[in-house]
Amino acid sequence: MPRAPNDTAYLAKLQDYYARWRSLPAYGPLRDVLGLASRAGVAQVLHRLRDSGFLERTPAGRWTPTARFFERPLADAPVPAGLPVSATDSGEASSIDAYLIRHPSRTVLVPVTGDSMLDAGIHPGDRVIVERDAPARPGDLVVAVIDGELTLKTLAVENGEAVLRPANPAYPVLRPGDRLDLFGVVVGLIRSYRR
Amino acid sequence: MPRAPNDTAYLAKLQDYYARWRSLPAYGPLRDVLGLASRAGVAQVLHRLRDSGFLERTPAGRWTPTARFFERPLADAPVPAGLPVSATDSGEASSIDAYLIRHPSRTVLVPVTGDSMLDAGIHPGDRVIVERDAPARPGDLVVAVIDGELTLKTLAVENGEAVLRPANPAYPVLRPGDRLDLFGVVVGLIRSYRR
DNA sequence: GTCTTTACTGTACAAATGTACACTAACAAT
DNA sequence: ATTGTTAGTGTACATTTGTACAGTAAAGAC
Repeated sequence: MPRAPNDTAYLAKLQDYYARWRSLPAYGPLRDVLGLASRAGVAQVLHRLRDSGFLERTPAGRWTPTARFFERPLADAPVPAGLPVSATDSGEASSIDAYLIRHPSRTVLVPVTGDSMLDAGIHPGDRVIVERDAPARPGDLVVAVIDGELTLKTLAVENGEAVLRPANPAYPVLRPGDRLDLFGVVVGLIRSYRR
Repeated sequence: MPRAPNDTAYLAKLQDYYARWRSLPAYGPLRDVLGLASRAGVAQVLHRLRDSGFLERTPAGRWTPTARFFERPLADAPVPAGLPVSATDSGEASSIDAYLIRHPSRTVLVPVTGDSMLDAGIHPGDRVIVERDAPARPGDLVVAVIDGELTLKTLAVENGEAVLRPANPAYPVLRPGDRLDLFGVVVGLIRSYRR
């Protein structure tokens, strides 16, 4: 029989299935997903992927992905003349959640509306990742509460007074004085180009 | 027996379990998780949660969360008085990875260098999420291989010929002719403001 | 009170599950 | 050629699974 320890391909199939269904099937259906002919073969694949750190068991005995399962490959940016070969995959990998979110319980996503931060590369429809109760320093992007609404601005200091500066010069600089109510500090941004 | 259709509490237990293990157990273990005494009771709870739109079945027959399963209650974060409810973002997916990445095995992160796409809100240091071997249509952001380097451009058609258009007008429009080598299509973008 | 409904229990059972074991084909090294 | 290793197959079996069905306790309606 074929001697191909192609666990990378098996892992890819599991990742795609899990991305679609947020769940891993039993050995029976998994046999078809992986393209094997026996459930015993499925068991061997799963045990190998556990030994590689991609899967683990729940206390209930079911297979479940580990953090490593969700890591995404990172392509090298400027690819040398060698070409698309090295462009495929490079060693580094990271999970987007782990990359952007440090304190999950204090972190929320806020949809962006309006174009006041367009010059800062923040578009309507983007979602900014906001860490609440984080210390804000001048120059930070912050979400402030102005008149009961969330507003995205850059925190700055003028004459010892905290002010909120929009990236779009068509909007005015806000000087809330000591009534500055910060919702949180922007630590990241995500954008989807689909649809 | 207690007449308490407290599916909210059951849902919370499932959410906690799933957040911890990224998987739902079988009826047997679920009996203990939900605090019930029979698997038949578990079945009734799950069917009710499916009718409410919180769960569904995989093609393999397993229970799995729906998008609604991951919605956050509005009172989740202590929001200052008078704040618009829409600020706290309901209906968010469990993870950013799940929100942005649909085909994990074909998806790669590419760091952005250079400022040719600055006017499209794509900064140096950002990372674009690229789906390889996806069909590209005019207007799509694409990563192309030009002279052995990855280049981020907008795909367009001029006189029936595919061209690559930078967002920054200081850069030229590329006309690779039929030697157009696409690395993939940009489906998302992430940016970290830390450090 | 007497119905009716509801949320669960307990039992039963065919079907599916996970795993152990022996077996086999393909490859590598000597 | 022989040997050893590897990645899978096929079979067998005890256990577990999901579900159907009858039964029961609690609450509301009348």
